[in-house]
Amino acid sequence: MLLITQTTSTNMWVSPPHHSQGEDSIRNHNGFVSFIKFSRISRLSSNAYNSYTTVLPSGFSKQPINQPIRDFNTQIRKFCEMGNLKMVMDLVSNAKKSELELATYCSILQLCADVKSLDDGRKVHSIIDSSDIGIHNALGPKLVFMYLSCGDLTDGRRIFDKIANEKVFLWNMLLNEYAKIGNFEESIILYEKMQELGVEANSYTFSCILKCYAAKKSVAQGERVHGYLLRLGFGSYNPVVNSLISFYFKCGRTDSACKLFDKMCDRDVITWNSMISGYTVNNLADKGIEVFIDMLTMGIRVDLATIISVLAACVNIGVISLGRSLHAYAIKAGLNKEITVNNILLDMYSKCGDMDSATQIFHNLGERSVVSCTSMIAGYARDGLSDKAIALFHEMKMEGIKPDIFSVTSILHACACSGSLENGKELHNYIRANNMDLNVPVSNALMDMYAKSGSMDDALSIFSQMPIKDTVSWNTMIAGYSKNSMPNEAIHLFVAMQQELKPDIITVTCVLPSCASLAALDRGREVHAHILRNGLALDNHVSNALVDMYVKCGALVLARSLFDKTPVKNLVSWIVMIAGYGMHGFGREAIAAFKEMRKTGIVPDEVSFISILCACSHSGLLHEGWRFFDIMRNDCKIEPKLEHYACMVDLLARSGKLSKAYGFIETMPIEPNAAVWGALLRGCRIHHDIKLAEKVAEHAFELEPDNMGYYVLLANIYAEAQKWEEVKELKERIGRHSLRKNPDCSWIEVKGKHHIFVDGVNSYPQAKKIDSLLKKWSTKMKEEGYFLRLNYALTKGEQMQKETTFCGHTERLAMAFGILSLPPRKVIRITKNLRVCIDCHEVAKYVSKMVGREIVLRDSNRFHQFKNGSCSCRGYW
DNA sequence: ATAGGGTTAG
Repeated sequence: MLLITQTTSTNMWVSPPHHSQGEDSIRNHNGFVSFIKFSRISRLSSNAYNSYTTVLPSGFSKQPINQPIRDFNTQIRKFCEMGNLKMVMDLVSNAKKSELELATYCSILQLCADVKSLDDGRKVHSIIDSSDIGIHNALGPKLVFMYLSCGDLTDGRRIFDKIANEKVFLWNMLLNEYAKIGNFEESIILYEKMQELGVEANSYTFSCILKCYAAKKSVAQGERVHGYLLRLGFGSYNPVVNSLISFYFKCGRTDSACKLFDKMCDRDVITWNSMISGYTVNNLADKGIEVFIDMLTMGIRVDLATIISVLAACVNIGVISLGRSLHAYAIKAGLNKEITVNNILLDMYSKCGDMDSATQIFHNLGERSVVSCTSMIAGYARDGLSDKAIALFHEMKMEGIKPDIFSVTSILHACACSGSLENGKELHNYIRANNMDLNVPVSNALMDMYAKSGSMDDALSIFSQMPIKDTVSWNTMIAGYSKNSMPNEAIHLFVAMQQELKPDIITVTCVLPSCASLAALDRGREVHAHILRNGLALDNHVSNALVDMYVKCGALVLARSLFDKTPVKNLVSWIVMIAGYGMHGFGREAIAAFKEMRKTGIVPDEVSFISILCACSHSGLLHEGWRFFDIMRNDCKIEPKLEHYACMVDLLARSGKLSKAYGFIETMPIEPNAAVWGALLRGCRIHHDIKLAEKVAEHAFELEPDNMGYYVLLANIYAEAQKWEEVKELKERIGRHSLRKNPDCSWIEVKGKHHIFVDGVNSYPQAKKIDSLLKKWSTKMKEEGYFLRLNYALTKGEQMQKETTFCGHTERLAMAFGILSLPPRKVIRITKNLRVCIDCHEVAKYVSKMVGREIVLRDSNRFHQFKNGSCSCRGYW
């Protein structure tokens, strides 16, 4: 009775724990307790009764005006109690709208919610809408409840916003639904709105809002909730304190979590379990296992979640032995029939690489759940067995197991790995049809699938339609653009992201290759600054990507000093540095680095040999190249690939050993590709061997008939030998193919902005100034006796110029633009999409001397550093 | 009627 009197006090509903129990007790006084406890149908009846009694004026129900209508409503409610929705719907659809009472609608909606029948719920809603009963009564909240229970958050919210709401229950439910789909922001906004409106939060609210703040890593806000709930007296109510513990763990505040745990006097099994899983997510799984041992020694009841948490700890440490003993423990404890235990055991084995044990558990399962199937699918996907994953997905659907967001993301991952766009698109339809596309991880997985299948347009359309994006969403798009050679888009998105979210380790490692590919040094420096500000530099992937970026932006010294600071150098770190030296023409340094790497005990792989052989070829180190080729084959037992052969052919051909190179190609155990022949063809150009060039070129043409580069090369070889008739014939031959060549373009970064010069586009910034500067150079160069092949070609015929060299000379425009725009003494850094043209190379040499500036040009093959009239490539390009 | 720990995903 004390409880009843308390109901008059407004404070009563916020002071736990007695309160939640109090609510039940009050209902118990209504005499429903035994029904509530024992049957779902009784629960339905109690709900119907509650609505019925609350809405009708007292006395009204006992004096029906119209007996048939009364009986009709009673009949429908009877079927509701029995859970016979089909019968209910039949009666409803045959009824006149005016015959249905409020309480009847409430019962039907409750039943729809209970059996999660959205279709019927919608039908009832439309009947309500077309009647004049209105929703500004008990029906409004009931409708919201129905929609939310049936998983239709959109419609639930729409009605929620229409009706006045001071009932905390509905707010909590809405908060939870948003949290479930990962829209924590909306939950937080709703929570703030609750406070504005004076809707007082209860323990349910706090549990949910703490989960949201944990997900957003909003430590300060969570701490504020902590203070608030203490003031309201929830400080020793287990559901709330347990929520606080997991909040602190999820935010990485292990200390705060432990402090709460230590102070608790009435820990329950959930508290203990929270400690074990909390330690695990903070990569302190060993401490979690200690907690488990404490539990055992203190004789605390262990439950299913405990075993599962400890197994998760095992997965985290990767100690399969401990997992196996827990497996044995679970069998002894009779828990091996529990599907959840089997699921995590299955997952543990699959994550620890023991797919056989995983499969064995899977096949011995009495009953498969969506989780078991998903674990297997994920395991198959991890092993690259996409077909098996997809087959299992269809199999589970056939078995009647409804895929959830986890299975859908897993299977999308499998599609992404195998690039099976068709399966992926089919899944996309399934996801739309099942309203899963509001879920953030699902959308992320979809974007990833499209990105990995090369369809960035589809990925973008999902991305731009996502109301909520998390870090993974942005990272997926940025990575997609980077990997699909759309560096501008990647960088653009990286910039946009910073308005919304903080880039993490993944973001920076994804965007750095884009900076590298554009040679966007200023942008790369900004990313570097972000890395330093946020302490991301210690990560190995990050530091390797940074070194690579600086290398490819031409800042080799900076790259080396960063490389030296990398605390743990792995194989990739070394490869980046060796390749870096190589493309800058520092063959000796590359070799030194290679030796250094071997001294540290790192075993080179085939990629490291590509980088060292390329380094040798860029520096013309023939003997050294051969030595590495032998080491690779004989010492490291690595079978050479096409890339290795191409390097060797390049080395031989450049040094004039053309016939040896030809013989080398003929004895290759694998079929040579166009690149291998192309290397020899370039050698033929250097050494003016037209006869061999013609023979070699035919191989290249045959293997890559659409590649313009090889025709251009041969045309230039003819032009340089003044064989104009052959040039003409070749031109005719080219004309028969419908070849499209990448337009020649060069770009330069000035104050963080890219200025691009494209062949054939005659409008560019400062055009007049650039043209007159180029003219000035040309005159002066002639005076000083520079010999330009371009001019030579021109004397034979005005029209020959472009057709023979096939160069738009855009690098020359960029060079002039740089000198006009950059402050004195600043290095002119130009990037070009094709190989540099011979004449522009000459111009650059000359300009570097004349204006006393250093010019760094990165072409599609390597770096050229022009200084005081000479180039670092020494002709090796 | 909604919540706190545990399995599956990006």
